[in-house]
Amino acid sequence: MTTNSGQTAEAASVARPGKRERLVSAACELVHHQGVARTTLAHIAEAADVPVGNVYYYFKTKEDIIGAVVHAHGDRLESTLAELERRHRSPKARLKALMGVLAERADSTAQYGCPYGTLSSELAKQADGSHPLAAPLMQILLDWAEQQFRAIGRREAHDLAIELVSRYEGSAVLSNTLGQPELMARQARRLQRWIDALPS
Amino acid sequence: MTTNSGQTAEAASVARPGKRERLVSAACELVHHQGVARTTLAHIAEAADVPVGNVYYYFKTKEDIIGAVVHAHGDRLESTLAELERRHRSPKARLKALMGVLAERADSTAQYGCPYGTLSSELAKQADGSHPLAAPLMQILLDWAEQQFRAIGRREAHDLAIELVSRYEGSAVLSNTLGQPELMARQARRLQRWIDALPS
DNA sequence: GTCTATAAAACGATAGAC
DNA sequence: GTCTATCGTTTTATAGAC
Repeated sequence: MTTNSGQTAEAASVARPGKRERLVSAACELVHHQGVARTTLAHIAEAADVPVGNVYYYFKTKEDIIGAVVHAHGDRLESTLAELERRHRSPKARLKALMGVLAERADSTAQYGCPYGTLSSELAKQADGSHPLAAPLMQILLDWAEQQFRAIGRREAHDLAIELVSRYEGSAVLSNTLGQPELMARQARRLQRWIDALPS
Repeated sequence: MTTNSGQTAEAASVARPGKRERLVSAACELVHHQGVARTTLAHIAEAADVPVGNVYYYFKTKEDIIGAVVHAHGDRLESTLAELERRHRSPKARLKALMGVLAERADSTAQYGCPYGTLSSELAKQADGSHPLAAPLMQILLDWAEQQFRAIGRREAHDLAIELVSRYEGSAVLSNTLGQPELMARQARRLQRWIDALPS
């Protein structure tokens, strides 16, 4: 959004995404797999097939790229949640479907952790005074869950949303630490039963 | 344990802990606050009041110091759990007391995250093929909780232990990400009520 | 707009005097 | 055992040619 050429009409011969998009996409994956600290600009540039020095034409600093990564995650998460709303009418079905989506990523989560959680945790340790750059990411998930619980008719929708997201994030930490994908999948199923058993 | 002089009889004038202990202690705090990647050997040495180059007399590599940090956390956690067992007879009281201990650290957790969880998450991203160096740390907590749930007479003690630790770790991630100590404290109280309500 | 070459700083680790 | 000085590498970032 800050600096980009006219990407409206595809100019290149191959229909490959623009360099900026390729950089952000590569950064998303590398940051998820290696963490922010271990991901160098050289890695990102190589993965995106862009010359190293050229990265600074699109992003002024490494922090800017990480910001773009957070933003991209936010967009993807919002579109995922929007699709869940289209696909399922009842709030319970939507929440259970969300658990299903997260369970599908059990293998990736066991290997690299939750993309939002690990990113948030790492960014929270950066430059003490800094703002929690990744907080909005977690807030999207919390707000959506709270909205569903409220639609069920629960007064403590806020607490329930925190409990749901907590249990998911905690399962991701454990699953990742112990290297056990089944742990995440199993907890997701327990959460689905928990949602089912909620008095509506 | 690897390399140390005769620390049995205090030789120094002031009764200050040995250099190795000071280094590990400083590393524990700095790693918790800044993460492994951002904590440099220079930081650790300065905080421990030990000359930079001298660190390598006590630890062959930075990875070795992190290993010592994990080990120190493990020792401290085990002694905390042992004290909980001495102080409380019933398993439910022990589990609730553990939640109390964790709730007391809400401020620190909101600022820096759970010491075990954030360390585990960061180490899980290091050198893909490497073993989960911090897994034993989480396992200590899981095993102890499972033991308590089994003493209550619950068959699904394993699942309950995972749920308990998951909810704690998840609350820590959220509390840290959003910068809200009350979130952690509130979830700890919810967990205490959950333990109370368990059929025994 | 795109890319190469390189500056500048930070960090882990070592050599060797005391 | 203790400490200083420093090497070699990595990494962010910039200058400037095309």
